[in-house]
Parts: sequence; structure tokens; C-alpha cells
Amino acid sequence: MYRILQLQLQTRIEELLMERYGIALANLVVELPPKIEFGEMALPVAFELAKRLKKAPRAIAQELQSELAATAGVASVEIAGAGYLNVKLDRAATVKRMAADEHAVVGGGGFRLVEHTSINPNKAAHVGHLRNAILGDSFARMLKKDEYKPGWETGVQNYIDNTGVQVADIVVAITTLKGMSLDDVRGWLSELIETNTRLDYACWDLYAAVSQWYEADPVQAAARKQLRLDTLHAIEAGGNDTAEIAEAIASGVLRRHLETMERLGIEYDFLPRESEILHLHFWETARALMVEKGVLYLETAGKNKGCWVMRRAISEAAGVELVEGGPDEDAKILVRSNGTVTYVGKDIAYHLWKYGLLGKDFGYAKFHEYATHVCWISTVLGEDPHPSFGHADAIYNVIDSRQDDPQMQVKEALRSLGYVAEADRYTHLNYAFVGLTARTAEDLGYVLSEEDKAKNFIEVSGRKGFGVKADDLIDRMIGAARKEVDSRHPELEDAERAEIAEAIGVGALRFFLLRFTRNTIIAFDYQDALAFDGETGPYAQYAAVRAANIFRKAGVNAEDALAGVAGLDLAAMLEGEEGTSVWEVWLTASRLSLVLEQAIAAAEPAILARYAFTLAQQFNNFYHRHHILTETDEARKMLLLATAAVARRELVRVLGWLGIRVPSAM
RNA sequence: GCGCCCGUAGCUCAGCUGGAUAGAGCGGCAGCCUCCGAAGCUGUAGGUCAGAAGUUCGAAUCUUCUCGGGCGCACCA
Repeated sequence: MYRILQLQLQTRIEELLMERYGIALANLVVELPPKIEFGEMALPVAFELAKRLKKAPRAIAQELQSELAATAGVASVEIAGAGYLNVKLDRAATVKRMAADEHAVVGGGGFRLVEHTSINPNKAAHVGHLRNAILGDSFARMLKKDEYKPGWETGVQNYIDNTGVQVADIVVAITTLKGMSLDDVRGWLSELIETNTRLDYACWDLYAAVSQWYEADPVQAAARKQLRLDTLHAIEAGGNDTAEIAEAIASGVLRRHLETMERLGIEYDFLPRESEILHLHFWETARALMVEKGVLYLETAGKNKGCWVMRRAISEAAGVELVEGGPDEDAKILVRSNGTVTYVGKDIAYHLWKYGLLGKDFGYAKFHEYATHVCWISTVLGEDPHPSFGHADAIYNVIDSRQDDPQMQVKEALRSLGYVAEADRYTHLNYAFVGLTARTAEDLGYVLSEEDKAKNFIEVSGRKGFGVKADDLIDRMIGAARKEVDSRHPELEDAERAEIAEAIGVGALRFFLLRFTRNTIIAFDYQDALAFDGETGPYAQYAAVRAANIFRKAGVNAEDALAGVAGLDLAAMLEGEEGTSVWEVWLTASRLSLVLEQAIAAAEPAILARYAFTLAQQFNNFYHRHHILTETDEARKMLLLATAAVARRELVRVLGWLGIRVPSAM
């Protein structure tokens, strides 16, 4: 609602500036004043104009004041400070429109593809992967159509690198360290399923073991590295036992990853795999395109002689001087002199597919059934009919910022091929990695050097088997919540207590990983994550639960409370100190669509997490100050009920976009 | 060496495209459960926004430099 009024005001000002001064400003700032006494919208526009009109800001503000005050929905306009135009809204009118759920439309046309998670299927997921998946899942929820907004057509995919070295490492561990054959592996896998043992956990240890093993014996090191390479090539080639073992393990681990993510409410539509990119020869097609357009060329001199290379993507700031006529030594190699393609090369082909520019498609097969939809996986042949996943209009790749350079390279390839618009609509939704605090690392049993202890964070390492496994973390979060729920609600059925604990544990975890902005390195700490007080998920959930309890006790439902506001004379009840404290809840609630738009534009779910906390805090203040059930004035009671209803309604919505459910009780 | 990111209260972090007295949580201290649930609320102490210069009516925010920290720059994926 705030957004609607803001746009209306901006339009009005633009008209006024044009009429009176013949000026069009590029962007008109309408901000929230620091204090409610200054009104609900502040315009510093007079400062902007002062120079151009050679007039004092205050004088300009005075000229605009009365005209602005006549705008619909505006109660009054005041001039403050050196020339701020402070707008006070018509509180009663705004409240009534909000009660009727009037709000700005968020959404647009086109298909948006969000890619996240993308964990190598060779070991258990850890906290870092959770940050990725939770960011991506929340962002997809922000974009998708739901009861609040039309949103955008959105597809979620999870890229599976099932033929990489990391999978090869696991295969080496299984075949060489454990001496298993393909049949042994099949037996082992079904045994794990029967005993309900986590395959990804077993692989976690195997991966650490084989990483040590490569280095353990200096005499054998070269031979072992060769074995690793041969294994990788066998997997890539396919049609042999080694490849089948890899497939069995990778699929098994992938299924575990899907289970882990499903615990957090994270689902996917499609799982494109590297094996299909290989076997369907995506790269060969991309290569032909790139050579044809002159983007990819054979280097004939210098250190990269014999490689196929492309110009390196560089930021605008850094200019690289090329020696006229000489080889571009800084070029990015896409095909090595031995003819094999690099990671970036394959990624370029894959991204051409995402935009429907490759002229090729995957085969599709059903892989997993969720409650509401099917998750498909890439195959060579595939089933029909199948949904379409390419042909995106905009793509978002949730990838660690350590991949900034290769991501820029992919974007550069699109641009060089002439797909400038596609390159512009390619968002690398990057984020800083997750480390561990020294305290948590030591809790996990790792011995730290003095140097490590002095650091702000300690980096996790799959090769060392060092990190916080995702399922362990989820277990602990839910466990801690369960303990609280058990002591607070012994009267509830076991199943309900379990459900509540799950919502709280997951909510706390998701909120914890979302409240940091993307470029903040998170030093993960168990103690911090398990805190359920203050700026946390449970705090926001608790506010929503309290609001719901009021309706239960009052015997009124929230919809009726909101509908009841329409016939009331609200103006007097929203004025004065008491009234303002009620109005502030509505004001904060009114900013929902604006905040969502900002969060989408910045691809930053943290903005929503922060807003959810602010709204919850606002509600808690209100809750404490105004006792609703004992209110004797019927009209006032109705307004207070509606206030609780609006706070709850918007709180449930934001939390929904963050993937956080509101439990039945807490 | 080159590129990217960061430095804000004791700790962990916000601070939107420059705008009013720099905010929040945790922790500290002092309070609030015969009143809708205390996973809550109220009050209080705590900052030379790393440093310097510049642009501007106005800078935590933009520019340059310095200092300190992190990450990335392979014919690895």
C-alpha cells in the first residue's frame, strides 16, 4: 500500500515540476522519515532543485507544499529542516485500504530460471551448501506466483556435476580403498537403505580418506593421481563398470541431498546433469557457434599455443594493453591443447541452453515426486511428454563469490556472441562463503593451531572432512526447539509437538543464514545459530503465533476483524500518542510490497529477513501496549483486532517468502 | 603482481540509488509475569563509521591514496 501512495506522490511531483519549472528529474527520492512525527514520507526534492533554480530550498518547498497537500490520500504537508517536504498520510483512509488488502502488484512477464544448491554428489551437504540452497529457495519464493502476487513464471534447477573429479575420488575410494566391485556397491547401497544409514555421511568419510591417501605415500603419489585421472576418464566415457559405480553413488548421494533439502522445504523442478551435457555433445554445438562468430579461436603462438581460447572477461575498470599483433597471453583457455574442454567451456554451452540459444535440449525423466509436483532429471533419451525448462528470459545463478571470475567469463561469452540482452539478464547471485568460528570448530573435535585460533573464521574443507554437516545441524536445531516445546506444551500430542519443533528449528536455521547480507562472510557458530531470542526466526514466528492466539481467545477470525474496519470512524482513534502507536503497525505492514520489490531488485533476501524482524518487533510493542481482549470500546477493540490481523497477515507472507512456517503454537 | 570484497558500539551485523541527532540484536547494568503466553516488554551505558585528502549545500555512503583483513587469478573442476 505504501508503494501505491509513493508512486502516486512521485507522479504528482513530476507533474508539478514540469508545470512550474519545466524540469524532469531522473529519480525522485521519497523516503521514510527518521521519526513518525515527521510524517510518513519525506521528499528532499527541494535540495535537488535549489541549485538548478538558484533559489533557497525552503522557498521551493513552500511553493510545492500546498499543491502536494491536495494529493489524494495525503492529510497534510509540512516543511522541516532546511527544506524537507514531510508528507502526512490520511491514516484512516490508508488503514481501510489496507484492511481490504489493497497493495501494489509485484510481478511481470517472462520465464525466470533460478539455479541453486548444485552440490557435488560425492559427500554430505554442509552449512555452506545450506546457505546456497536457502538463498536460492527464498529468492525463488520471492519471484513465484502466490496468493499475494502474480510474480513471474519461475523454474528452479539444481545442477549436478556427476562426472567430475570429486565423484571420481569417491569411486577410487570405493574400488581401491574398499576393494568393491559393481555388484558389491549395489549390495552395499541396498544395505545402507535397509539399515537407514546415510550414504552421504559414509561418503564424507571416504572422501576425506581418499584425499589423504593420494598424498600419504610420496612414492605412490604419481601412480595414485594417475588412477584418479583414469577413473575420471572412464566415468566421462561411460559404458563401463567404473561409470556405473559412479552413477550408482552419485544418484544415491543426490537422493540424500534432496531429502536433506526437503527437510527445509526446498524443492526443485529440474536436475540437469553434467553427464548429459557431455553425452549430448552440448559443448561441440557451442564450440561451433563460438568459432563461427570468431569468439573462440585457435592460439598459434605463445604459452597457450595449440589451445582454443577466448578473450578474458575483465571489469570495466581494468584495461589490459594488448601488444599489437602478438598473442593474447591473458586469454581464457576453453579447450586444452590435448583437445579436452575446460569447466568454463561446458558452462558456456549449458548457459546457451538455458536461454534456448543452443538449438539442443536434454532428454527428461521423472526423478522424484514432491507433494505438489514432480522433479525431473536430465537423461540422454528421456520420456514424453515432459515440461520445458530452457528458453529462460532471465537467469539467476546462486554460486559462491569465489566463482565470480568464471561466471563473468560465461557472461562475456554470451555478450561476445551478440546476446547482449541475455548477458544483461544473467545474474550471478553470489554470496560469501561460510566458515566456522574457532569455538565451533573445537566443539566438533578439531585441534586448532594458534594461528587458526586468532582468525575470525576457519574455512571448512571437504578433503579434510572438516565441516558442519547439514543434517547434523538440522537435527540439532529441531532438537533444541523440541526441548523447548516439550517443556512449554506438555499437554499437546507428540505429533503436534514434533511438527511445531520442526517449524521452529527450520525457521531458526533459515533465518540465521538469511539475515546476513550476501557479501558478508558467515562465521558459523552453533551457539549463535541455536539462540532463539532477539533477531531470530523464532522471534518473528512467536509474534505471529501471539497474534493468532488473540483471535482464538476473542472468538473472532482475522478476516472478519479486517472487514469490520470498513464501517468504523477511524480518524480520531489513529491520532495522538496512543493512536500513533497503533498506526505505526499499519505503516510498517504497508511497506511489504515495497520491501519485496527492493529485495528482488537487489536479489537480497536479507532485506526481507530484516523487515520480518522489524514488523514482528513493531507488533510485539503494540501487543504489550494495547490490551485487546479487555478493551471495552467496541469500535476501538475492532481496530485493535484488525491491527493484530494485518500484522499477522503480512508477517506470514514475508516469512513464507523466506521459507519459514508459522507454527500452531510455541 | 593484477582483479574483486570487506573494515561501523565489548561481540555479531544493518544502514536503500549521498540527506534530518549513525541503528538493531547479543552481552552489561536497572526494572516488568494476580492483565491476550516472559521464545516477550521497558529503561540505561556504549561509536573520531580504519586513517588521510577530495567532490558537494550536505559523505558511513561517491573519488583517490595509505594501513589492515579476506577471496580469486592453473592447459584443476
